[in-house]
Amino acid sequence: MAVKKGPLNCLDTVKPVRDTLDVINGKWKLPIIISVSIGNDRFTDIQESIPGLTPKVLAKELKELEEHKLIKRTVVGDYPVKILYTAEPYADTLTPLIYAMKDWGVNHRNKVFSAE
Amino acid sequence: MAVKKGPLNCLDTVKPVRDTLDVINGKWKLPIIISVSIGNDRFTDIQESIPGLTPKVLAKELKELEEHKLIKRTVVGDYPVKILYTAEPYADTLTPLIYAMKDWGVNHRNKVFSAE
DNA sequence: TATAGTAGTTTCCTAAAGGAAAGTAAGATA
DNA sequence: TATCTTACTTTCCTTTAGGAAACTACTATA
Repeated sequence: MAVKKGPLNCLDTVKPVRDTLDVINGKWKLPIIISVSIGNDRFTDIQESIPGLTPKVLAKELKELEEHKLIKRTVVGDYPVKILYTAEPYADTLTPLIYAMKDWGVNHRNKVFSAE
Repeated sequence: MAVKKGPLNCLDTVKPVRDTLDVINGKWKLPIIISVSIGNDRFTDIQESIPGLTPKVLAKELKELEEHKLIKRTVVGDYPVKILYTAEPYADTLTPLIYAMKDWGVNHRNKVFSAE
């Protein structure tokens, strides 16, 4: 008789990948982390370093990145106050991921370009 | 006089990362690639291997992954026909990315868990 | 004949993401 | 005094993602 075979189990990989996606989802979080990590610490500089990023979206994303302990918001000085955004050490753990994404993107663009 | 400093340039990294995100965006694409790569080649098996994945979403994502040359859809046999989904060799280039995501997710879960 | 499996499609709906534009409150600068 | 800069917020709107449920057409099996 035919044996009903269940699907192969891939949850060992799928679950942690989904945990990661829950943190860095969307178009903007990784670009913002990259920009801040490279040294852009002012709201306006971060915004201007990433084409298409609007202040509304940036403010929302920065709040979420703060909650995940990836970015730190610091108020500096008295009058005038400065707001500085800096990358937490924990954000450095994303470096291998960011480079894997960068490398794949570079390769993919070459592939698509040469295919035309 | 005060010199207006422009933001530091991070486009060399941000642009390719965004190219990558355009291909593997959303909750489901990487999980589907993982499931197919591991050997789940039937529609129903892929669906059942990923909790929460509905047939409508799976059908749509598979079409997009086909367009990006990551997954191949093959019709096998005459009557009854079988539909097989397999990973293209190009999907293997995502392996470093998938492992970077898996590793980060495992570590993140440990961090969150131990922090409670 | 009835039920189950395969590979989806269709409809309806909600929530979240994202974008455009303008506004705001503070101090700084000309 | 008027304009500029900074760091946002607010409103309005559209698009996309995603989920629930039912349905379809075909074959297989009990």
